[in-house]
Amino acid sequence: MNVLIIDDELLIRDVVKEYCLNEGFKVLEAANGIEGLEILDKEKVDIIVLDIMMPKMDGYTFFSKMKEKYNIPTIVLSARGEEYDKLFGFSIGIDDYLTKPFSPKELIARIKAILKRFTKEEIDEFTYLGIKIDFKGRVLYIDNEEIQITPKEFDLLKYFIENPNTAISREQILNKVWGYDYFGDDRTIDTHIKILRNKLGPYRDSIVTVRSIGYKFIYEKA
Amino acid sequence: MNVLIIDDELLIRDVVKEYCLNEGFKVLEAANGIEGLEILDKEKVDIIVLDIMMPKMDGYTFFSKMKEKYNIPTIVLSARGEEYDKLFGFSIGIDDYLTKPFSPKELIARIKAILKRFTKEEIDEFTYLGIKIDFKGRVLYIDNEEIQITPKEFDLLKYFIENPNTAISREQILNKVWGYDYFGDDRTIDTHIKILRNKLGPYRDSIVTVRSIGYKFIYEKA
DNA sequence: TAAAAATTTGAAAAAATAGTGAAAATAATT
DNA sequence: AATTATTTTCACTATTTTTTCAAATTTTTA
Repeated sequence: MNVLIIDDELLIRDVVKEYCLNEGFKVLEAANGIEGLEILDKEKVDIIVLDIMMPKMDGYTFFSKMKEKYNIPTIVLSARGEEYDKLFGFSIGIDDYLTKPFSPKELIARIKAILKRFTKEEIDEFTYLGIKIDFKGRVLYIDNEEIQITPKEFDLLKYFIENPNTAISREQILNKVWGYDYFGDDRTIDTHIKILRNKLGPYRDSIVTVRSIGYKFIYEKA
Repeated sequence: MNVLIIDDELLIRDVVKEYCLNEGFKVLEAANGIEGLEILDKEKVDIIVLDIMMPKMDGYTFFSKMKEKYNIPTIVLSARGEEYDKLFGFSIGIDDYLTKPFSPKELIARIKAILKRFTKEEIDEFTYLGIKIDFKGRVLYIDNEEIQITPKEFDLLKYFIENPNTAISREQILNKVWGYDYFGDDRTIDTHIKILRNKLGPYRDSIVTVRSIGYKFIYEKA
């Protein structure tokens, strides 16, 4: 796996490099966007770690140009307070971002996660009892009949299916399905669960409540 | 959770301590690496916050020695401009770093993140005699039969299992399972123990009463 | 062995929590 | 701009869980 790290600070490059090498990744370095593009033309790159604030060519510009020619998963490093709006507007398409100073181990963990996502084909169908889910088409079938399901409900169900037999707290659910920046009421989940259960029909008991914690999706392996 | 903070500046230690205590972490302090190692020999430490520039024994030396004997997650505090090469040559193994001056809130957030990562690798199943516990799903099985268990009972049982063969006082139990802000009656525990014992069925004697102290979970290693 | 101290236990009161329906607020479509 | 769909809030109830308390039992002490 080849990791391209683009940052004008030697210090940052070194620390990322050190950790990447330790994981058995090959490392390529660039001090700015221009150098970065040059490397892309010459070398095979599997993942990019990209700083935003750089001389010569900044991260935004680099990213757009990279997207035109390649489609390489990218993790952005941004300093705290660094033009959040712009970052966010542009963030469509980035795969992850970390604020500086960041934890090296966290970066590695995220690199791994992204590589896994890109190399492993995600299953696009799930079947259990009479529950069938088409992830790609975002359709739910109960006993082979299509059931209308809203986006939130679908995401929620998906999250449960991805974490079977695990008691998941309301907070976790909120964080993962609604996003870390959501500050609404816990009990909203309950209402969604209610609806979801109704839509699951005969299989409503697959979602079990775990008192004082949250809920759990029961999946009994054959 | 025990946090060991190693820094020669009293001021820094105090600030970190203040915030840690506020989070319910226990704090241990050392003014240099030598003191730090001494504490490690005596106390259980879950995470280390380590300054680099210190008299007597600096952070690098401390870190290497610590790694030889223990493997405790470590966050490094470094002043900007502080021998970067050395810092990052050595950085393999540190879990995070912050440059001074740092935000205490950020430090706390990072401590939490790391602790989470480390405790995440905890086992999610416990088996002993006919007692089986699925921590992830929060389920108790006795002789392979699922037994209904309430949240408090589960937390209590979990606490016992995490501290086997240890006489635990009612006060300790109250603090850890009920939380430090609980001001109810001691005797409440007795009632929960009663119920727990009943649910443990044939293995009710695994919870032994330690007169005038509290209770103890017996776990005889094979 | 009797008195004192501590624990066990059962039953009932108190508190916490989740299920639910309906309405309000938001967002998406027409 | 109006309509429709989705999401969120909220209050009320039913249920479960937790706590309290006093009598019964056990253990320790004098």
